[in-house]
Amino acid sequence: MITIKDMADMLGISTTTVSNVIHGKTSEVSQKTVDRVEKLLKEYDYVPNNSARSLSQKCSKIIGVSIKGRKGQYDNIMADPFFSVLLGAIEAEIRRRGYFMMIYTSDDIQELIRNVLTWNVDGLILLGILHDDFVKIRSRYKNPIVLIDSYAPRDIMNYVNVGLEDEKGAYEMTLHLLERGHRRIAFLADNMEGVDYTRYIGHQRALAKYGIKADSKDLLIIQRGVTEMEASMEELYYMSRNYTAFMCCSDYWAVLLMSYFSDRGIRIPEDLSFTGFDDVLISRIIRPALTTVHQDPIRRGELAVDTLIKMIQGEEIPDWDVKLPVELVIRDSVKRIGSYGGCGEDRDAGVK
Amino acid sequence: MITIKDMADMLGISTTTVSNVIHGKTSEVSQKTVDRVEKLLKEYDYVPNNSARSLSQKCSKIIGVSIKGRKGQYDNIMADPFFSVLLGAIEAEIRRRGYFMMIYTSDDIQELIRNVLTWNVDGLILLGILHDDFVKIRSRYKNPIVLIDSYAPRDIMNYVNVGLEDEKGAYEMTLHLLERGHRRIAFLADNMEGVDYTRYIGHQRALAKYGIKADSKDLLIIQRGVTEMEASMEELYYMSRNYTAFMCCSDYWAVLLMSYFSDRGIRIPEDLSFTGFDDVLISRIIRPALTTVHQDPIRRGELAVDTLIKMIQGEEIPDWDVKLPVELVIRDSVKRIGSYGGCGEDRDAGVK
DNA sequence: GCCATATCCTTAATCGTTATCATAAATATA
DNA sequence: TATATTTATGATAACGATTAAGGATATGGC
Repeated sequence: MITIKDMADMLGISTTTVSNVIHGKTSEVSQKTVDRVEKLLKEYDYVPNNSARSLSQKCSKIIGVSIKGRKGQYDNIMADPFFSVLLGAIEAEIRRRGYFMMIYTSDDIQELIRNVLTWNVDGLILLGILHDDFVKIRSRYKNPIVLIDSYAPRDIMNYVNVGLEDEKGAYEMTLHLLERGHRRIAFLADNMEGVDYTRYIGHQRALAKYGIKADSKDLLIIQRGVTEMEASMEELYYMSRNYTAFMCCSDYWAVLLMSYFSDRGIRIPEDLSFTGFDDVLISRIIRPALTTVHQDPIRRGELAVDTLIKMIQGEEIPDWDVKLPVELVIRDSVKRIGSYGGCGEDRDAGVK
Repeated sequence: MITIKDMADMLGISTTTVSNVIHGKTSEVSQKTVDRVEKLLKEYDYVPNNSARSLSQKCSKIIGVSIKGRKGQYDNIMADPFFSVLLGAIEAEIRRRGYFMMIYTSDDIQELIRNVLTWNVDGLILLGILHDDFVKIRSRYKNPIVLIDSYAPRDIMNYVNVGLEDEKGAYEMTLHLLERGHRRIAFLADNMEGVDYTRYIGHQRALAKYGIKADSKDLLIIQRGVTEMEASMEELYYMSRNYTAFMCCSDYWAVLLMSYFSDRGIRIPEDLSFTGFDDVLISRIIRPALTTVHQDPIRRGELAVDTLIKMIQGEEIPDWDVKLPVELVIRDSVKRIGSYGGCGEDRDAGVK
């Protein structure tokens, strides 16, 4: 590997001059020297040593991306197509902007912090991080942070939330279920710390519109991990007789549960209706096609990276809590029940 | 951020001593000093600066992972669940072993090479790389490389292929189709450079066993990219009338095509049978459940990382071309046709 | 009391880059 | 002509860690 010093020696000039040419500070260098240096750069296809650059400049050009990890064959976090597509979009945008991406899927927050500090990562994107963990990271790591699918208090500095109209999405979905006559609806969440909390608020608001008071026993939390997940599904199977609809906080869980349930003889949507959240590819492929809330993971990933880079470059971000639009996508997984009229008009029009 | 020098100054000792304690070379340091240093390390939660370490040691502890990129909403490479699960396994193993992962999904090989060189990446895992690109990388990058789902000539140095029994898998799958009476089988590949080539060989061998000569017009290549993909599917739809079975080189494509085709009124498997490769989660969830070739992406990812780290540490790798086992998984996407007996026994027994 | 040998620790160089400041030459200004 | 200003370039010191080589001090043997 050729270095700046090698080239400086070859041309009989100083490293400073070579460095200036590389960084386009050509106003300080004579045209003749610029040409000579550039010729050499091409000839040897010079590639800078980023460890040295990073050490000297105190910025690494690395963006760290963290996802809460899940372990096991089919419960690897990457198996959730929403996360994997989002991650792909983030990676592409980071690269396009001349940065590098390091990724962590660990549950061990101390390890994450050490990794981030050891590389002096310029900025962090945290997907679905728990509140306590976020606070821990913030206390040690001072560079900009962008949150996706989390919920954090406003008084923490130097972070931006690239979120979704979660409340609205859940509100409209619940309304849709109510309009189709469902009254016994289970709300299935991953945990109550992140977006699922906001979605539950929307859910409650829709119920309230129909004069129904949300009952905490209808709020079901799915357990993670391979064995826990199996047990969780079994339990949900037995509870399902109490409901006419399962409203899931992700397509991933909706699809898994639909498959598990129909293998056990439950007909969907005749016996039990299902809804999801995210609108991933599978949801339009499975039968019945899943009624869900659409979001655009590509746009979201790009916006997250764009915002983070702006923050790294010291720009002021006016909106610290972006809410990207969502859209109800009505397909075939929700049955019409009885002759409930509900609050009026059927809202299906114009959606596919 | 506290540095080794800071701590050395605080204790009135040299940086070397601090460094020795950190690296467990305690035989050279008195117990008293060790204790004093360790107390300080804890107190300030010292985290080493990896740029400095990397610069000085000439090894970065970074493993680069590259996947050929695909662009677009649903054709992002990460949307293929096989890749995303494999990637998750690779990341987890890299982290577990104390390394760091950098990921590239670019098609631009020159950019990949520059990224790898600029960080002085210790080793590289290349997923599904084309042959020419591999040669280009090899010519500039001298550290160990592990290949997954590629096919490379033996005379290239310092690389290992962590492959699959691709030939066998395709052979058995084709045999299965033949035994169920299929004679007009289309073979759908992504390209003919990687594993799909090997699979095609297995396909041919099975056909030959039945006295059938493979016809190159039955070898269909799927075009990538959002618009190309749509056109490609449309074309395949019209060609499908010539076949009784579509044998796909990935579950991803099989699932997409099945959905596309059944939306257009083709009944599966009554009108057209389908088979896949990989056995991803969706394949057992969709209906009809997909007959496919099972592989274990977690084990494969772990083995790839393990092998690469062994190479980085200078170990000799006895087997430069590992072939992990595959297994035929017979589900419901292949119809039995007519009364062909074929070569004899039905091979379905004992598989689920 | 002297030397050999561990034991423990330090000095100083190195990695490749960037940044600061100084210097020399060329040009402009008075 | 003397002085100020611009332009082009170089010397040197960081940045934070590792490491080879070597210097003190303590211990033990005779």
